[in-house]
Amino acid sequence: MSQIPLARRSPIPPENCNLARAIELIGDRWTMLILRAALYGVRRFDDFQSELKCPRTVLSGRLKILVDAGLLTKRTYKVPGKRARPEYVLSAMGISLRPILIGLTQWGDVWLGQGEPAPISFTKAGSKGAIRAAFVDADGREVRPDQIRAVLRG
Amino acid sequence: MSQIPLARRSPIPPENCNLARAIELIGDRWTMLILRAALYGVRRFDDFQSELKCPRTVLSGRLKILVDAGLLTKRTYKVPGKRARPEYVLSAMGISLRPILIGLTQWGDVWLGQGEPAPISFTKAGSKGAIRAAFVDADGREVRPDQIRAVLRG
DNA sequence: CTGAAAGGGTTCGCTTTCTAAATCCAGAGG
DNA sequence: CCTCTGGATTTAGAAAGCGAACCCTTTCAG
Repeated sequence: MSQIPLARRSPIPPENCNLARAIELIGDRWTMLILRAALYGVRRFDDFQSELKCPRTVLSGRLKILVDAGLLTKRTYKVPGKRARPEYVLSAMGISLRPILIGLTQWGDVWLGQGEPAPISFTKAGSKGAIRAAFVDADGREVRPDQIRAVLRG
Repeated sequence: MSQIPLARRSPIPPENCNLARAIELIGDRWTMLILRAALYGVRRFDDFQSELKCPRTVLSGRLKILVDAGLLTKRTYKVPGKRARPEYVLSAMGISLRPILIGLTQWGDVWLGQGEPAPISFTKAGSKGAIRAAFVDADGREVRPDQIRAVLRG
């Protein structure tokens, strides 16, 4: 359980850090719950609302932020015989968050699962064994956590 | 860019979902920024405060939550000639979030980097090429995002 | 031709949380 | 005993969250 060495400050000032920027953008309870639902296929305002049980004001505000940031695309759908309505679908930018949220799911399974088996697991298409979040080198081979080194630019 | 099929609700009710639980716990701007700093080695109250520039009330509240949840361990350190003081170090539970935050860093590098090269990158100890967050099967071989399948229990 | 329904919001007050600044507190050094 | 320092709590005003009610448009039912 290698310990992280003491530092008085982070090596990158937060205002210049892409992790900090990502946190400013999506590091919010409702925003993350919206993305969770969206990755499960939810697209419509009322579906988000009944899934999240959040105030409609908050929902419409967060959807606007996510559309402006490019994570969601607002487009129109039409069920025949019904009027056209907007729906919010994940863009490539949004979909690329999927591995992170799956990783967080598995972290939750381990630490917050209250002893129960995970209600959802992930496999490779066509095979059976579970997959997990990890690091790989350029050749797609796993790198163990203790072998990871951070390199600052410059 | 395979699209996620439409769903009216998520397959797992949020109150029973470990991802939703993880989001409730750490899905908060300041909480995530604290974890970011902690993963860079910050441990002390005033260091967190000058790193984050957040109100001290918020900081002490969030630290309490993280200690209670088991992500941080509060212990005492003592510099000779100074009085003993508490420091907040990551537990195994906290350290195991590292792959997720590194993954989020790399997501931010791609989508929020404003065209500049990433200020921090990650390599395997002893080699040069960059590593990246990904999924692997039981044998440590990479599984591409489009090959990931979710399996519900029961 | 009305009337109601459904989806997607906005408006309105109230409560909670955030924030900044000031204050407190304990122990070490002078 | 006085001050300094790190780790907080208190306080009061600003911002955000919240639930309920309302609005708007189209479509279907009578």
